Amino acid sequence: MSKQFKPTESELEILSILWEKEHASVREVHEVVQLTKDVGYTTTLKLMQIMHEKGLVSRNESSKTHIYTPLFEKEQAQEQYITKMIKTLFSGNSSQLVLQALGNHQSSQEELAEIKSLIEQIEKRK
Amino acid sequence: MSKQFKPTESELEILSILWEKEHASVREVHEVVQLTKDVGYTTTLKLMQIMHEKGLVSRNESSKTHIYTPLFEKEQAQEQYITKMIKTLFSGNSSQLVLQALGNHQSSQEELAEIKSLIEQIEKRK
DNA sequence: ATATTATTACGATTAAATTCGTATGTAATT
DNA sequence: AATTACATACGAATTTAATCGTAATAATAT
Repeated sequence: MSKQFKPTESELEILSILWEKEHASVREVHEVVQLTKDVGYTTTLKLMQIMHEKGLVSRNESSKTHIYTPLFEKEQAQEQYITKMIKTLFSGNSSQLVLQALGNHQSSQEELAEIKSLIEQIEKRK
Repeated sequence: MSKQFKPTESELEILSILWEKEHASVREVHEVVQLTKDVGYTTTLKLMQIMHEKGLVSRNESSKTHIYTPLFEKEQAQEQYITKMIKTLFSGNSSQLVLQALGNHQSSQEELAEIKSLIEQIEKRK
C-alpha cells in the first residue's frame, strides 16, 4: 500500500489547485485561494513552504519565483477520502454513497452510460 | 438551504457513533472510541460537552448519566461531504466519484441492480 | 453510615493549524 | 542610481482542537 498522507484542510485546498494546474507559483495559487478565502499572500506562501517541508510538494527553485508541483497523485487522495467517507458516514456501505451521489448530483447521458457499462462489467465478473 | 455544520475530525467520529446508536451516554460512546483511539474518558466527555455547547447534539439530563442525541441528520452530513469532495477532489465531476467508488469498493448483486435501476430512472427523466 | 464507583464540570495544558508582519534580496522601472 | 514591485524566509502571535487531571457530586454496594 502506498504511503498515507493527511493534508490539513488548507493544504488540501492548495493541493487541489495544484492538481488542476499541474504546477504553479505561490502567486498563482494564492489568486485562486483568494476567490474563496480572505487571507494574506504570506499565509499562502507559508502554507506552501510547510507543505514542501512535509514532502507534499516539490519545488523548482531555478528562478526567483519558485514553482510547486504536487508529489501525490490526485487518485490516491480520492481513494483515501472515499474510503474514509464510506466508513464513517455510510457504515461501510459503498453503494449508498453511489446512490446518493447519483441522486443529488447531475451527470450527462454519456457519463451515466459509462457507469452502467462499468456495472455490467462487474456483474459479468461474478 | 439547511444550516451548515462543520464538526471536527473527532466530533465527526462521535457523531457517527451516535447515528449508529440513535443516542448514547458518554460511557457508551467512549467504549466505541477506545476501539480505535487510546484516549481517556474525560477527553470523550469534554468533546461531547463542547458538541453540546455548539448545538451539534442535545442531551437529556433527567438522570445522572446524560444521554446525548445528534441534532443533525446523517443524510445532511453525507450530502455535505459528498458535495465538498466532488468539488475539491473531482473537479466538480460527480460521475468520476461514482466510477471510482464502484471500481474500488465491493457491492452486492442486489446493490448493483439498485444502482442500475436508479440510472435508468434518471435517463428516462431526461 | 462508610466506602467504592461512576459521573459531570471545568480549568489548564499541550498540540496543531493558521495567520501575518518584517526583513531581506532580486528584478524591473523610472 | 534610485525607486518600486515582487519574491522568499522566518519568527512569532493567534486561533482552534484535543487531552487530561482534579474536584465535586450522586448512586451503589458493603
